[in-house]
Amino acid sequence: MNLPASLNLVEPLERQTLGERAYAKLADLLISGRLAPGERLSLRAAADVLGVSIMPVREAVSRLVADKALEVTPNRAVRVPLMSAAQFRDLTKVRIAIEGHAAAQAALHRDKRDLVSIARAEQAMRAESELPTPDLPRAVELNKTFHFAVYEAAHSPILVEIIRALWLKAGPVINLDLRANPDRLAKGDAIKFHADVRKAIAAGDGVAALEGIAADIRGAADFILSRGGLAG
Amino acid sequence: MNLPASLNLVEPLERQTLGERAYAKLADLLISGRLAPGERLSLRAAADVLGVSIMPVREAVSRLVADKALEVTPNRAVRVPLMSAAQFRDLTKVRIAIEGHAAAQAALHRDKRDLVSIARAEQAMRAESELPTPDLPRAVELNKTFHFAVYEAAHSPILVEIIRALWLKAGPVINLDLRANPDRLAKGDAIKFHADVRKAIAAGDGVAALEGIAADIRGAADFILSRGGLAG
DNA sequence: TGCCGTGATCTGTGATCACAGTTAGAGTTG
DNA sequence: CAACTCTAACTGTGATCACAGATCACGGCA
Repeated sequence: MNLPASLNLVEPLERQTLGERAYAKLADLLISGRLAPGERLSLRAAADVLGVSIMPVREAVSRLVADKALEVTPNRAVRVPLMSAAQFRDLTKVRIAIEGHAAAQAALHRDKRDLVSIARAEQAMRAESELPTPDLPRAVELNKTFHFAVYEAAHSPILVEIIRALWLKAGPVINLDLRANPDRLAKGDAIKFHADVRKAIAAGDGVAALEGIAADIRGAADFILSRGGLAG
Repeated sequence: MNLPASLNLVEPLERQTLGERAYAKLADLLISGRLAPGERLSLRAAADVLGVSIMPVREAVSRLVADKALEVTPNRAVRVPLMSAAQFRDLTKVRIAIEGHAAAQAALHRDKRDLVSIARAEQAMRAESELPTPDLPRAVELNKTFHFAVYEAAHSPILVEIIRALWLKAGPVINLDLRANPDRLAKGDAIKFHADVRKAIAAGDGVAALEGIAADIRGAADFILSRGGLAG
């Protein structure tokens, strides 16, 4: 095998199946809260929108059902699960435990590049939220970017994957709400907690990083619960 | 709606799709370590064995791929992922953090019924392991029963689900090894740790429960790592 | 006017077919 | 006898069809 040296640099192009792309699309809709709890999803309709047959959609949906990010009711209908207040509290507790742990690990294991991407993500979100009329969908996206910059800094792929699955469940509840209520963003709590987290991680203070993330998650959750819009 | 009173007792019969049954079968094979890392799995062959078409198998496999309990290589082959020592260490760290947390929560929130099922599971596994020639597959199953009796006592469905996904990944490595090496079971470490965990949970001592689970997980992991059979 | 049966239309599930890409092994060549 | 080539069988992916069950709106009966 004699190849031109330049070919050594090419990385094998990742083949993405239609199923994976459909999964990515649907997962994004869920995390960003554009699919509301209780909303139904038709395989055929989704396939039409995506311009493919229902097969790739079936695969994507069956993955999301496995993650409990979607559910198929006994009546054969796929929908975003309705979450009771009790379930939401459970989810919030688990998120605080796991995402807090990840933040603490990040404070212990972060390297320079992590600090850069965390700082950049924090700055981007603060800039957006301080605009006179922030773009809410964009703010949701930037919030996600910041959090995952933190979690990536823990250097534990498995942990990140678990947290991604948690966000898939929490997204419809949390981000749907945020889209509808700019107030929470304007209040600026998240911005403050994010700054605390960034400083703690930079300082290598695991406990403070954990507490910052916990406060951020708990703040959003309390806000949702206080509005009382969840199922019985 | 006037119905005979006796009809009030009937519970809606759960419909289980073939896909779900296929998933359960394959997941069991993985958790119990009957599918070894690197082993390939053909959709059509599996479908033949299960006596169905490949469609239900496809759904089951795509779920397991989403969980990273299986992977499909760039060459279009489904197999149990090979785990490097580094990945296994990461998995072990995450398991200790999350399963330890669950055990601690169990110590704080357990009720009487939890204590009964934990005690029963512990007793069953000790009995099996103290036999002159323990049935290893059965011991693997009883070990799983004990651990999940503990985790269920945390009363957090989401946490249990996350741990189940972790076991799906760890099963092939840990339990394949245990099947091949009775030594570890004979050594009796697990039995001792299980007793510690049970006592800690009964006493409501979260820290001790966490440490017991951590010791159990770490003990098995160290054993595996010392044998050096993992991929580079 | 209120209720119930009924059928058209939709749902997800499962099977089957088609296809491009891979693998393995037999056959051939040096 | 080793290495190469080519082909036949097999891989997962995607599309299409078939089907049982659920939904909902329309129409007829009380």
